[in-house]
Amino acid sequence: MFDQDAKPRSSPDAQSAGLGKGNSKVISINQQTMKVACSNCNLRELCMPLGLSSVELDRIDDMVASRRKIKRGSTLFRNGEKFANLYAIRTGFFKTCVASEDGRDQVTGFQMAGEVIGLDGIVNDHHTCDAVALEDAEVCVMPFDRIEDLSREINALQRHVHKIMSREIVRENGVMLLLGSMRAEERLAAFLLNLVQRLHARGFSQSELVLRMTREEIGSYLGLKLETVSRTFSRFVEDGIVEVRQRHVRILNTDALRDIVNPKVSD
Amino acid sequence: MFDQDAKPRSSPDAQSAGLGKGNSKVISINQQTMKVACSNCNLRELCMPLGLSSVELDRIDDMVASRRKIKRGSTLFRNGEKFANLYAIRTGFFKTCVASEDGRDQVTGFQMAGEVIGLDGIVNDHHTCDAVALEDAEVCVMPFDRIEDLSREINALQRHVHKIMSREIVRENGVMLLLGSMRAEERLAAFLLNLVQRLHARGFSQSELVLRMTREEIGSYLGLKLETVSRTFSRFVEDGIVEVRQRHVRILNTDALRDIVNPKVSD
DNA sequence: ATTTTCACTTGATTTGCATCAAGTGTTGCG
DNA sequence: CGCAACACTTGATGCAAATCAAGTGAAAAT
Repeated sequence: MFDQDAKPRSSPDAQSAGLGKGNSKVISINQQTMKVACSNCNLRELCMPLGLSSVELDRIDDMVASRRKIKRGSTLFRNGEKFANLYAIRTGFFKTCVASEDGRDQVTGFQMAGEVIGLDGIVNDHHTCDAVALEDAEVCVMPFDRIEDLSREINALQRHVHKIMSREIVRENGVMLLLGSMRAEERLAAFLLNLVQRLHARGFSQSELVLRMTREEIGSYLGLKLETVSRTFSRFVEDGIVEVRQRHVRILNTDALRDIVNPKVSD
Repeated sequence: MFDQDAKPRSSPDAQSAGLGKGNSKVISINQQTMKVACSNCNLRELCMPLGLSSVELDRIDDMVASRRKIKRGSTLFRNGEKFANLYAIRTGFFKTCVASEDGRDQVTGFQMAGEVIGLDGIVNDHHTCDAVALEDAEVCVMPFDRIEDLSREINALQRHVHKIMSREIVRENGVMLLLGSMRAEERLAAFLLNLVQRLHARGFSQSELVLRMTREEIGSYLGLKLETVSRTFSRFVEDGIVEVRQRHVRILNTDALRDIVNPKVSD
């Protein structure tokens, strides 16, 4: 029963694409002919144009210099590379990871359509992490000086850029809480809830998702070894909280996951 | 031998104040009479004015609406409070911490003179963490809409605000690496090196520091229990890497700390 | 079709840190 | 001064997750 249901409801692989609902038009149009423009992008409710008036929306169309396709497994940018652009993800799924000198590395985040990556590069004019596509992807390339120019003129854009950066800071605060004080079950539950919530905001199911990353990558993000991730999944399955078939996950009991993340004290 | 040397080289408690060197003038002047202005602030090489020309410097003087003193143990802002200002720390030492619903909390950072706090509040117009003074402190209150107004006019300020936010993102990436993949010794070594490096940038010793936080707060930041922090300090002392007397720490072997953080593989 | 590779699962064992517990040193207060 | 509160240290014990190891299943390569 997984086979027909595990897929998101729009197109076969739509979870990785822009939006789950209302994007049939976009998919049917040849992407080459589509204008590189925020104003007719179906991600505008999630991405850079958020909160802009239609007049402003027209003005930021030339913020996107170009589009770029990234093959699964290759990098959008790498630690040490010169910083020049922010990237808005149109389709696909990325991970960002930092490495210590002795070769350990740590996944610092997973990013999906409508999210912006590259913010790490601003401070030193060089990127300090790698962004790797976990599946074939396409991004909008936004030269940062163009963003700065435009956000001086469009207050709503300026505010939005600030919010995007602040959101990333707050997200990382949450990950620090997770890494610093949660046990394996709590971490994985929080991870699943977060993923499914973000997918839901993009029109996908609240209860089903396809993991785009390996157990090892999940483990790296959560500060766990892949075996622990696997075992924790198995325990959730045993307890009837989720169904797992490879990377297809169906959440059977969202409240149970919530209770795991925020254990109720009964005294 | 600790008693006379453990103190920073300028004034008795200067580590908590603005800068270690060259601030005798500031301390001797009655603070009430001092103009609230970045242009004559001795922290301008570290704080908001960084990278501004003298003309620009004059223009941002009214970015600071006021100063505010915070007593040790009280909060500058709290989770849930309306966001309105960023704060530049003039003197003193802060921690920021987030709490989960069930009451666990996690120190997300320690901030010292010249650093800016409050960035977490931008995204939702409410703060999502607490900022607590670890000793009597004074901050410059900078209304965020004033920052936005000014940074539309002064490119260097706009750039600087972006850099401050990006720096925080990169810092948190580093903490995630620490929490996700390092052992207790590595975490504490990295913590000490980071603290002493930031203090050094403010004119203090490269090898001596006074901890402004408890073992428990260090532990929370590093994802360890206070007993583990204490034991790890003891091990460093045994190994002759540091001297510790309560909150006074002298680093005897910086390279050893570096080696602990980045263990050399010998194969 | 067969082999190789990779992702994942599961079991046995080890270990680093947490927890529980008892104590010392320091600071502040009536 | 003596007492209480707090921060810290140190020891004994327990446990969650890491490590080591073997095997399964799916996908890619030959």
